[in-house]
Amino acid sequence: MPGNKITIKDIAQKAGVSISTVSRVLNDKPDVDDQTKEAIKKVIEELNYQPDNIARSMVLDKTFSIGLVIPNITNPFFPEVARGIEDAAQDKSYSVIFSNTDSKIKKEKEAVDLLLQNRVDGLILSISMENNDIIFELENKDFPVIQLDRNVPDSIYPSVMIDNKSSAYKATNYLLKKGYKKIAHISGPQNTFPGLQRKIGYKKALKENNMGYIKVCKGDFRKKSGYECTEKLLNDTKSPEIIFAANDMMALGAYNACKEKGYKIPDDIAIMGHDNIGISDLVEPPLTTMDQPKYELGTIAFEKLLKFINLNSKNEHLNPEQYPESQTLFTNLVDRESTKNNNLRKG
Amino acid sequence: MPGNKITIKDIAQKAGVSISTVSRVLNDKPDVDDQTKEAIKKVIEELNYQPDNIARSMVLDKTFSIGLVIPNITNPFFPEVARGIEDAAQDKSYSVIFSNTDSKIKKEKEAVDLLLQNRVDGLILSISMENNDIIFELENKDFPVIQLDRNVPDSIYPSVMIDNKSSAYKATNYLLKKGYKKIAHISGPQNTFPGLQRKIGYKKALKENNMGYIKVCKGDFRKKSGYECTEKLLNDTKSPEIIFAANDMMALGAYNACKEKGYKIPDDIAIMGHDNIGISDLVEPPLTTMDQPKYELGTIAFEKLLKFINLNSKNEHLNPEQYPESQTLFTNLVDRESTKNNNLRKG
DNA sequence: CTGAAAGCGCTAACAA
DNA sequence: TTGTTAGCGCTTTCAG
Repeated sequence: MPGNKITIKDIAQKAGVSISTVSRVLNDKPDVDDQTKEAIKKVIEELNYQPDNIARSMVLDKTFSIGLVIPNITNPFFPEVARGIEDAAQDKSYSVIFSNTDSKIKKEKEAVDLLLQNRVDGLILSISMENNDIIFELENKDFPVIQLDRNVPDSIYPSVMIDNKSSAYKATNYLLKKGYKKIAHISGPQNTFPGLQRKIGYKKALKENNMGYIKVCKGDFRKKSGYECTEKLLNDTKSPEIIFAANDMMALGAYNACKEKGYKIPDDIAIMGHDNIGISDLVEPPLTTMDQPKYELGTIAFEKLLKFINLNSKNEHLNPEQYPESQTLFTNLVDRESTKNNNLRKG
Repeated sequence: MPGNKITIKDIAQKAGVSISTVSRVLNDKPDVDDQTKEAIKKVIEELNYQPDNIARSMVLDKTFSIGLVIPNITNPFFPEVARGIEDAAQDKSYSVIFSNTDSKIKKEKEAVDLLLQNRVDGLILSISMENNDIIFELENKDFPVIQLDRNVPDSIYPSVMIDNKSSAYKATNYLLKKGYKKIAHISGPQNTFPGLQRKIGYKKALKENNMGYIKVCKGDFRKKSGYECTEKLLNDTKSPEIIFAANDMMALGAYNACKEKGYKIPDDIAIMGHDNIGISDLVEPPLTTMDQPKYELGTIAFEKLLKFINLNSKNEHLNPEQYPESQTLFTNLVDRESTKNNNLRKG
């Protein structure tokens, strides 16, 4: 394999022109004679020449690649987002380099550093709230960044996410309207934006309705924590009628706990989740949840990043006001069996 | 942001040495005076210098990145594989660029071309069996490739996958031992390696046991096809006692069909899947399936690719015998509720 | 309309 | 132990 790479030089030679002329036709520049253009194109075909993006990047100072930094592609929320990003990127001939960080600050830093060394044109970041350093360093350079799903407080970078607070607020209100009075919440980790905001939305709805019963168990977005919280909640003297989990994975953990303890869902205890991951309509009973537009989150994030990138190359110094705007998407309630409370209606 | 990039030149200047000396300390080369080395390191720190991998790639003819081409990251099988790959890659400071193809030949070609133009050091490919062109072109160049999960017939590239045939064979035998006599199969698409092989394994087991009942419905690995096949199978005059689906998604489609028709699983009809995707123990009843070591598939694929890459840079011409060896991983039966046939035991 | 040449940031001979 | 220099493959002035 080594040594047999076909370069612009080879094709220039074979076509009997200079490399600059070849470069011109490669980049569809004007001012090339039709005859020579055709001849060159033919040689390109014949030799099956593929331009070298690394060399182009070198001179253009642009790699046509972006970095995607997420906690864990194995978390069912992210594949759909990633697919949205990659589809949008592919459409513009952009490459996406992805890395998993498990929300560990150290890994986040390393991932971003490596991406930067690889000179990605921009970054889509879903990192912990504590990780200010990274963000602020990037901001100093006006480096194109879009925050996804989560965001770092005080960062001026645009973010693309759902309105977590109002989503949880909507969810809680819906449960209230259904007649539930004792609604407990299994929260997400409080150092993540969605975890924090959803809890706030939950509380807001209860307070506005003057509900006395407010109970939060701290989870971490993983199934196990949903399981454990549910065990606690069920053992409590004042156990809830329904558990609203901050995400579907924890709701499924709750399912397991209920099954083990012999509680029937939704008759003995109802459950609601958040995110509408693929599994949620496959479990028994199907889970009521708030649907997040995951794929769109991804495509929109990429489009904004691209705008940012192009903007960036034109100007010397950027004003945060010139950054693309943040965008908030809305969630939709997906009403399924897990909150069908027959008892309440009867009672 | 433009123009403020710190280069090796800047740090050479500030340290009062030549760029080659800086390069030496950057790459941990010997023969640098300890004093100057320290001084240079200090400047590197101060200026927060990050080496430019694009420039390095240019001269080293190595990008320290690989390409991952898969059908769809949204298919629950792939995130775990991808995570395995990325973890292994991260460990060696390699970047992974991924792209989705939906198993479309055109997209597969485009993805590989783009990756090649980006000069990835190697490729992990999960593409359709029909796509010979790509593979053979790559083979001509001895370009490092590992085939994952699927493979292209006649390709000499190493593959990392499970033994699909024997896995389906084991599964079917297990059902036979349980006392099931009428076992139907919902197959995967027959132009994919796993789809084809699993069907063969299923048939082999039945034939070896002289079973008269052999029934295959063609699916495409997606939930909907599992649903449709199940509808057909249940309506059949000779309906099966159990349906063995070639993957879990189709098995879940079968669940839906059964529920709609009022068939109880496993009492009225039993169901078995393949892959053990995350959902499979969350559905009701939990699904009996063959567990694939997805994460390991990923890590092993990367390790083999890395070996290939390093091998490749040393030799001029490679012999296929020098390629890393293919590896077959084994699946494990995960026995859950969906195949608990009480009727058979009683009868 | 076309070619020559500089240069992107870095590494690796080769000299000193 | 260190510096000078060529060159990786390409784009882009600047001349012709």
